[in-house]
Amino acid sequence: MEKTLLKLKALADGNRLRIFSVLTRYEELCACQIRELLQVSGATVSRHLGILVTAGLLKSRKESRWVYFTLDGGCDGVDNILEWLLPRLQGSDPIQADFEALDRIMAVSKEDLCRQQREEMCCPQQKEICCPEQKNEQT
Amino acid sequence: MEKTLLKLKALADGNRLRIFSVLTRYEELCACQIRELLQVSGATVSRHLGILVTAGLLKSRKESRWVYFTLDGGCDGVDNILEWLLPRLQGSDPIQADFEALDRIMAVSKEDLCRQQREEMCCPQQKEICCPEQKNEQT
DNA sequence: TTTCTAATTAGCCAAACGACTAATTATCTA
DNA sequence: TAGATAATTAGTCGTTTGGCTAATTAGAAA
Repeated sequence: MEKTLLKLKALADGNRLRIFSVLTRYEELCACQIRELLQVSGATVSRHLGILVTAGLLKSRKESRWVYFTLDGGCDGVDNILEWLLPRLQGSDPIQADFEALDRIMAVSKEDLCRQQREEMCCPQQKEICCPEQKNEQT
Repeated sequence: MEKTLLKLKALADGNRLRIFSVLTRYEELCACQIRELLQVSGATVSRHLGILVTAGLLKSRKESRWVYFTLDGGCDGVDNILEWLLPRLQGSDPIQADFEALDRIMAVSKEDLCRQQREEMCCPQQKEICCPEQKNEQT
């Protein structure tokens, strides 16, 4: 029961359910890509991913400076709950929007994505002052 | 997604998962019986049951002074998630203990059960002072 | 009608949760 | 080796959650 409860708690949060659901479509995503989708701080996305990994729902793989996450399809993994979740999530508007947003994110290289995230972080409230040249770059 | 999230949040609590799980075995239980199982106040059990009903996981039926709860097996109900949950819960020790405890609870009439709960409430810390005659009745 | 009672709602409090920034760790590269 | 960088951990803060008691509601029975 404790393990089951851990999985349910892990999925009982909007952001984590979004992470879980996009991973049914993209198979493997980098922390910085998920961060971009959720529009939260790096620390926040890291904690959410940690909770999903601890619950046994995701696996992570480190490659150079990046960490990649996939669904954990092991015997105690996600296969069966997916049968319940997938039909409910696929038709949902916010999830569809996530899929489309992720298509755009995946079209950008991780290097560019992370550079952009760094620049956004440097002075969130006054981008026009400290980084005037990037001001209108986000199409 | 919102409805799915509501169901996940409803099940992501130990006491509510216990309620859900015993209802796979007993089909229909009264609020006071569930209260006895969880050993919480009436207000607490009522709120947990309300959350499960709001999420669409349980249905309730009022009969005279008692309210009975069952799993909501409707088309948007619990059928599919049960396939995921049941095998995980059935083998679990605390759930087995709940089944046995509930056997004992069901052996008592609701009238006796509720009277006992009322008496326990009257002076939780000092039963031997205010209700000496019930002191050793709990076998 | 009045009284009793099972359940719910209101209001309160401590603990848990989710977000952030700052500091740290691990890894690449100049 | 020193500097840069993606991710994680530590620490803080406001919100939510889960428990309680007290008050209220709905239904039975005297």
